[in-house]
Amino acid sequence: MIQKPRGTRDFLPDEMEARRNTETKMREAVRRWGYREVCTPEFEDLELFTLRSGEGIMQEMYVFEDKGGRKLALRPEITAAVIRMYINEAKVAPKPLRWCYFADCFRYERPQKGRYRQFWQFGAELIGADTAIADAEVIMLAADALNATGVTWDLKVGHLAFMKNLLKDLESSAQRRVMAHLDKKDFEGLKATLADMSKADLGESLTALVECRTLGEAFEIAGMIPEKERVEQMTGILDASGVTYSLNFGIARGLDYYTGMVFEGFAHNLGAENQIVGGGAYRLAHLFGGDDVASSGFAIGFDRVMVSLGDVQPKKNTIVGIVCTNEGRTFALSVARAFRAEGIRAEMDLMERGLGAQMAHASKSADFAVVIGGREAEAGQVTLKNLHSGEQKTLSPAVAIAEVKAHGAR
RNA sequence: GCCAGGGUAGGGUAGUCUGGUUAUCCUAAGGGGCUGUGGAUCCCUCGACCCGGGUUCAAAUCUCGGCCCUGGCCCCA
Repeated sequence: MIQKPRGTRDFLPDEMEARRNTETKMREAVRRWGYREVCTPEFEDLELFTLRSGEGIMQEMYVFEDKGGRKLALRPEITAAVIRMYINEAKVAPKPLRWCYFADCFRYERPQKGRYRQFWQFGAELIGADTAIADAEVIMLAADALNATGVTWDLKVGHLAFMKNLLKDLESSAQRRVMAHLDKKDFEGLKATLADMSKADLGESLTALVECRTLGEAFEIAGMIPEKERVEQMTGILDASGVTYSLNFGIARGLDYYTGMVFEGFAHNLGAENQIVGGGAYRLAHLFGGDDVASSGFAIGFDRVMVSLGDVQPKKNTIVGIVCTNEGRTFALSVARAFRAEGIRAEMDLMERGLGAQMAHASKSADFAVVIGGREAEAGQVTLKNLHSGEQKTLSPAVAIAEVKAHGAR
């Protein structure tokens, strides 16, 4: 027996319904903010991803060569591709651009709870706006999209300017090492690294910055920063908009391309892999040969949202089982068409079963049975049976459709 | 890449320590009987010991390797 590849999943109809349901909620949330969907290729030039994230990530990518000898990779994320597309196709479009996407990505990693080798990201990118309100919009948008799904989570918002100010005398490679420690809250390692650099005095203020939870404290620790006003404006907008968040200046998210605002979200009921969203303001376009446009965005780990939501029964549409005898079949086919034309799921027997067996089958899956035998066919009527209550009455097809419609989704 | 626990009909289980025809209630599926009104009942069928090597007269069981699953570490663009 052929098994599916490691880290991939099959989705049966019930699960797909639940996934589409959640997906639709997120789509609808961002649509209301004016974000429109884009789509990029499933695979890209390998360089697109190594330019952004370094050669090291090749270990965790699906890399292959096509028949023309091109080095390609299955996309491990979407942001780089969206920015590439912006440079290729939409550089002169009026700013700002509000784009969203829902797409599968691939990473060659050890599967765990909420981590798969093929996984789906729902995200948005805001291109060409470099203001406090733009920063705030991306955060509020992410919060809206996640809250729409019903998942419970915590939002942590930070800004890189504070940490960068403390580290401004360090080489960029040294900065990166320090940031990595802070991102992990690895204060022991931080101490050692700083000692190596003979910058031990930084340890205390860095630790205090990571631990502090108010803007005032952060300014005190990090000193005056040029972005002060922008950060204050952004948090002001968030506060006025009723977004629930906590400040956290230890969020690093890779110093290379994130430039200012950064944020992360964590689901309440997941295991080790509980981050369900990450985002921030970044500059990437210049890496791919474009202008140095300011962008911001986020990506939601869709599969983790689904794990966090657990087994929720998707709303089912009313199903009608058409039950007929041989004499009634021709009329039954036209009645089935009429139900479908009105948007109602109608299923007919395909197994050449007898009336009782058809009933038995319908009662397992459907809400109503529409019985059509010789008598009904002759009279141009149907017998509508409510399979939940057991009531049945003989009606014209149009009235039967109206009754089923009135019943609504269960 | 590392650690722990797992893998037995479509789903759920017992059996593994102590090798000896595997099995089960439930459930699902297919067929039949019956049938102008349903989840019933009766009968039948289908269906698995993750894969491969080793030990053995004999392996679901012991042993080695692999694959996969679950969780954790690492990583997380």
